[in-house]
Amino acid sequence: MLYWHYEAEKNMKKKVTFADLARKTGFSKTTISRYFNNADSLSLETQEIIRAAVEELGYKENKLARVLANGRTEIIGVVVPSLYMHYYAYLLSHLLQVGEEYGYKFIVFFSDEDRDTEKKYLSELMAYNVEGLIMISHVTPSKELSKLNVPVITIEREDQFVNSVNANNYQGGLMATRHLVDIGCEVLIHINGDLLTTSPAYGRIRGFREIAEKSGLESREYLTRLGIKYRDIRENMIPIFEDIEKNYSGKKKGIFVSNDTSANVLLNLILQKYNRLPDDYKLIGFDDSPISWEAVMPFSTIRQDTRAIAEDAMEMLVRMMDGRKHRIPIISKSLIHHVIDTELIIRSTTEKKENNE
Amino acid sequence: MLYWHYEAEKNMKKKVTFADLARKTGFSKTTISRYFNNADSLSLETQEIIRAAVEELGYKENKLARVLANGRTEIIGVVVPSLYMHYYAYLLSHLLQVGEEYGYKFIVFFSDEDRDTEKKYLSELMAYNVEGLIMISHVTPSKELSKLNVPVITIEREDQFVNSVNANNYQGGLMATRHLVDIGCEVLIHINGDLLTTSPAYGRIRGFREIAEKSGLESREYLTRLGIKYRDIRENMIPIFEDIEKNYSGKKKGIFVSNDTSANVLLNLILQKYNRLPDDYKLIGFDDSPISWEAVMPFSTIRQDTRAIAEDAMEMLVRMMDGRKHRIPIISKSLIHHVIDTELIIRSTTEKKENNE
DNA sequence: TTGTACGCGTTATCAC
DNA sequence: GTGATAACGCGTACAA
Repeated sequence: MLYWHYEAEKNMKKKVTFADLARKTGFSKTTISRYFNNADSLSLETQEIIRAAVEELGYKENKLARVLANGRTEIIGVVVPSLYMHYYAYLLSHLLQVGEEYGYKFIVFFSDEDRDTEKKYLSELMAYNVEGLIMISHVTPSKELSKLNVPVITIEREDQFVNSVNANNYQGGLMATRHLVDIGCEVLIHINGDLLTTSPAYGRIRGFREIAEKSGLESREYLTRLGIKYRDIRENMIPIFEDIEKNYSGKKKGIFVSNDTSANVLLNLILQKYNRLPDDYKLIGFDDSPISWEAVMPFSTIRQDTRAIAEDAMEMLVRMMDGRKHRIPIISKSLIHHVIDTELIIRSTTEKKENNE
Repeated sequence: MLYWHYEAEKNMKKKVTFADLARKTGFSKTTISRYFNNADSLSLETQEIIRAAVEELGYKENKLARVLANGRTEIIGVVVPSLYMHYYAYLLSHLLQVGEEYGYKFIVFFSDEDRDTEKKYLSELMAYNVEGLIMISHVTPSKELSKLNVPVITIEREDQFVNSVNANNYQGGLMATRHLVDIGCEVLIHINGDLLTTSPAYGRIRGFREIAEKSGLESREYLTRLGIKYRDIRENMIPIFEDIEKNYSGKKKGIFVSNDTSANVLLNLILQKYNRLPDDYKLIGFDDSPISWEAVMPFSTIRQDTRAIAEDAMEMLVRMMDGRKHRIPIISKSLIHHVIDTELIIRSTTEKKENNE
């Protein structure tokens, strides 16, 4: 019941510390510390002596001790809903990439779950003295996050009481819908979940609604929970598809679906029924997830620039964390909500064929 | 240039420590410590007094100080290649989930990169005194990992000198190929990267080869680097597809593709050319990635049980970490390589239509 | 059941 | 340039 193989048992010896280096070189621990934090303040000779000792003894830095002494963990906490939605996977991946460039490490939690579990995660993070927090999960209200006494940034979730970075969902909704109008659709249809108006993604609905009204065209919203798993989404999409088939047959339909995963489900239903995309179906998704271009028929979508979102979030968080280090923390009383532009990506599902400009 | 909003500035006061609790209650710091680690050793009365003080002062535990004193960080380091391949995203997600059940937290690094960068990540992790390491990234040779003086588990990568958990790739290769034989294919084709024989995934090639030889059927291997991005894979897949079209037209082809992302690319090429899957094309992928069932035509594949892999890896790692805590670390000199079964998933791309049993 | 004293490995402060 | 010493917050012998 004991399973640890490793190369050299002799490595098991205790770790080398500043004290060891001090003893070896004849300098004090203070000088050793300076060697690592402010080498220039030492004579070249001294530096060389210590360098040699570090190498010979095989010293490895101990961040924990440093943290206890100076308080800087260089750790950021992240709570993500899950990686089942590609969007989150990309976002996380970019966040870590950018964060590492700033020299931060990340303790990551996944939390699809209830508020209590997430609360536990949050206090764990606080116990490790994380310097900042990035919240993508949406189960904990921003009001509570704001009480956490640590810099917090949220991304694409309710953000009433905290700083945040979000995609310009409204703009995306406008662009998607306007595009459907532009290519000559006669009926505008929007499929989305039953979102709260405080959710940033609700902007997609507002955008759709605004253009739909302005256009004067017939329009329809299907706002009902679709789910996040393929099966569930399919289950819920079938009746919607049937309803569309029944009520809008013959008319040129422009359908804007809330996200690419769901858009792909609908596209599959259409293709499986007709074996091709009929001319009276125009489809656009949201996110620019891989599925939008990996499908047999790559479909139009609104691109979220996750890289830009990650960069913006990190930059903002770093400022907040830096501000905190001053003797008197610099604090902005006004909240900051950054909004990152989206982009219209036109693919084969919304190309106009028989229409002229 | 100062961006930190938070609810209550008064929270900014210094953190409550054991010393504060001791002062407040009149007990010693030791007693406070016992309250958290071994409450039963205190009188109920004492417990209650301390509990009240904890609540009143709003004490929050400080793991870092505890770690410095007792050495247990409860942190595991993970290095993942990227989240661009769904497989890794799922694996990571399961690892964190299982690890949290054991009470561990994870510092996560993504590393597509060179060995030097990864080396830096590894020493960062060591500097934080992580208790264990899970390596999924494959750029650092296992020989080096074994020298790290910390329990290490690798997953689906070269593992000559460390303990590991892998899917039964060989079994998967056998099953996929045998299935193609069973449904009456006349030519067996395998598409894969130019893998090293030390890579666990090479087992897929071995499995294919074995059945191909036994069957006596005509067979062909396309072993060349495909890439991990859709575009690249498509670029590389086109000539292969053309070659297959040219050389094996008219014959019933059973094609086993190394992973679902690539299989989907090939399926798209076929569907885009024929607008349906011709009867003489039988296709099977590997991994059971979402794309395998989210495609218009869900395709057959070999399922990797990432949940089981994650559980097994964590269980093994926990044992190694526990063994290490004994006064004399318990160490197994023999390496352990666990292998997790795979499963054949039959979908529409390998159904036999015109054949009888 | 409770307390004393020291250690964990580094940084900060002040002195020389 | 360099050093002594006191933190940092908690765990743990050992003692009472």
